[in-house]
Amino acid sequence: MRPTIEVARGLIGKVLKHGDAFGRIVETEAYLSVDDAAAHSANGMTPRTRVIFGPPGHAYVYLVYGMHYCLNIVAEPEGIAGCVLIRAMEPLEGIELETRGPGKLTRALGINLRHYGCDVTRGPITVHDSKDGAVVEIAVSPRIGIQKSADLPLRFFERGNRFVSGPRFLTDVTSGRRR
DNA sequence: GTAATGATCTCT
DNA sequence: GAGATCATTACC
Repeated sequence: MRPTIEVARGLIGKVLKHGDAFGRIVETEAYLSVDDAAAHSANGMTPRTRVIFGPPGHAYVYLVYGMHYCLNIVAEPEGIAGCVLIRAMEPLEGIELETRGPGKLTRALGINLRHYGCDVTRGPITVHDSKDGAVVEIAVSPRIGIQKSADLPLRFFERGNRFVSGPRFLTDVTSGRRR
């Protein structure tokens, strides 16, 4: 089984919270344990990637391009790599900055390397079910900003939500109409 | 030790 | 389309 994909899908619509700030996750990407050259864990365990091989529900935070932090949640059982990048969320409360895009999201929530490895069921970063049981329509597309394994359809987002970074509709190849 | 490489964002 | 900016990694 590949829980990572299920987790990536399942996180859409969930509430992500840090301190008094929280929002609704609207965009995620899955990074798999096998056949995924884009995953940081693709070349085995290193000091940075060790948490990805640990138990699920923990935060994998790293610095990209020397200036932005990205937040991931470990998805697979201990011993197996697999995590989900949180790319964007819809602000609900306590958010003063934009949350559209992984770098902006971590900045808005105040997430940095200190949160590396923290347990998402205990805090300070936590994930909750949304109160309103609104059913969301989830669309899939290739991931954004990667060079390797760029074709894999592992990006999940709430269709049409304006806080999604990048395309928030799918475009029909033949008709050119957006879906 | 040294050098190459980014799962981004902002500005031009 | 380019630059900012630095932790991490691979390779000497």
